[in-house]
Amino acid sequence: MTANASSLRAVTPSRPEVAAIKAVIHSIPRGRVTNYGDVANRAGLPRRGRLVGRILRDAPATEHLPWHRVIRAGGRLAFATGSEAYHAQVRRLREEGVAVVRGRIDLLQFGWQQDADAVLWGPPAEH
DNA sequence: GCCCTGACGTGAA
DNA sequence: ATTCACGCCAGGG
Repeated sequence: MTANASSLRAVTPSRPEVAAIKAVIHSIPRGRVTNYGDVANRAGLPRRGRLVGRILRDAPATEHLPWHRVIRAGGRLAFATGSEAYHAQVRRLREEGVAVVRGRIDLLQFGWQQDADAVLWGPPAEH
C-alpha cells in the first residue's frame, strides 16, 4: 500500500531483520539446538546475537517460536541454572530428545549442523 | 542526549 | 574453568 511507513514503524517491530531472525528460529529442526550468534548469522546479521535474544524475550507465545532450541555459544543454556526459565527449557529439550547435562548440551550430537549423525556414525558405505 | 542494562559473542588474562 | 574488557545495538530511566 502507499501509506507512509513512518506511522507504522513506531508500533510495528516487524522490520525485515526481525522477520528473518524469526524465520531462522522456526527452521531449527526438532531435536537440534543452535546459538544466538548462529541464528543471527543465518539471518544475514552477523554480530547481532543480542537482537536475537531480545526478539525471543519479546516474542508473544502466539508465534510459537521454538525458543528452547536457541542456547548460548559453547552449548550452555542462557538462563541461570535453577531458574524457572531454565527448567522450562530443559523440559522442552528433553521432550524432543536433547540431553542436557549440568546446563550443557553436546553440540557434536545435538548442534544444528548439516549431519552431525552422519559425521558420528559415518557413511554406511565402507568395507 | 547520556548512562546502564541485556535470553550474546569472542578473545585475553 | 572464571573473570574482564570490548564490540554491538535497542530500550528504558
